[in-house]
Amino acid sequence: MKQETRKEEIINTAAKLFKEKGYSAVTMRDLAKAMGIKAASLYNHINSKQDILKEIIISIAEEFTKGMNTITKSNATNSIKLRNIVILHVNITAKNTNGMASLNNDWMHLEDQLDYYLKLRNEYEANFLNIIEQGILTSEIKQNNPEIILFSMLSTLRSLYLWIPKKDGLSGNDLANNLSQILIEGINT
Amino acid sequence: MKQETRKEEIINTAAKLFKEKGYSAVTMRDLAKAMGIKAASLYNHINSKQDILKEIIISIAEEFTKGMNTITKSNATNSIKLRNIVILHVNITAKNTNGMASLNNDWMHLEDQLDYYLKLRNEYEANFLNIIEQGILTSEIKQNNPEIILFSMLSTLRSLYLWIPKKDGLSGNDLANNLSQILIEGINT
DNA sequence: GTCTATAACACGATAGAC
DNA sequence: GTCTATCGTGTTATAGAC
Repeated sequence: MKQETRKEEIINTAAKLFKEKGYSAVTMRDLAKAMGIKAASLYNHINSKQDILKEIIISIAEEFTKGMNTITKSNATNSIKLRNIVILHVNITAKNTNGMASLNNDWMHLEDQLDYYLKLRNEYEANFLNIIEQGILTSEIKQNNPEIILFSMLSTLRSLYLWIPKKDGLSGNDLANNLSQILIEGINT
Repeated sequence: MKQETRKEEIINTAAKLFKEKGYSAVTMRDLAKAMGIKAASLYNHINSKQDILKEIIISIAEEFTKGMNTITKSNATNSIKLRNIVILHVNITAKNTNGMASLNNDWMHLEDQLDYYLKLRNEYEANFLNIIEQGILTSEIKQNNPEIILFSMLSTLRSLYLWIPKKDGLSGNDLANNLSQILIEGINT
């Protein structure tokens, strides 16, 4: 287990507070208090509040992009690709539920990195949609509006951060299996 | 068509801004600018920023409670009750997409009304879960973890506010039909 | 109903001592 | 690496003129 640096400690504490109240409502004094130090001391480890948000969101966004690229390039059927997307979301979210809250709810407060984030998100959604459309073409998936299927699946997967912490009795594997059944078998032919 | 009072105009403008940046990131000066007046003038129509949030969220929450009570009391099958819940969400969201953003994302910034809001939400979810559980008992719905089904459906329905404005080509009816198919026929036996 | 002016306080961030 | 002190600015909200 890698030793957590002070900077990482600050970022993880910030992510937890951002999840509870959102980026804008959390002050540097709140964050310092949660760390047991004074606000001024934070600036020995981070450059700005904005920098914390950037580190939380961009690292996760790039993780999703990397996972999606692996899935896209694979030779699996479209149904299995969709199942692998479910697993990707469950895994990343289970590893960092707090950070996922910022990614979902506070991305619009990114400054310098906003365009980059939006680019990654748009590409991700386009790849996701493409798999659904291909699945319909090959008759793996029921004839239905592919954008509504995408919307429905993404809504559920993006909300996982709210739900995984409440259900830690359920293993990641069980959750991925249950979700795949509900999200994918429902749309399969 | 009822004439919009100045107060309602402020609340609707605020809801639009809250959707874009969240309650905490929107200042009274932002709101005043969007209304074409000065911040101080707002206080002739509303008591506080907090009051605006309260009016946006509580009115919608009570609308959901009212709709759910009607569905719960009806003699419909559980499948039809679920379909009526989908329709309830589509209708309320289509009528007030901006307000739905505050309900979903800024409820934690409620002060005096926070407990009341949480009570309404918990009762709503309990009723929703009960219908799913009854549906499984009567074999209308596939044997599956009822809480995961609830989570998946609610995630999609709660995200509608993001999606309805982009798809105004689709009528409310078509959307409800498509969503019912994807959300319910997938879980039906 | 809107304005200007301002009170009272919170914010992010920096300087410099230890 | 943390502290105290503080700068400059932004925040909600009020007072009182028009």
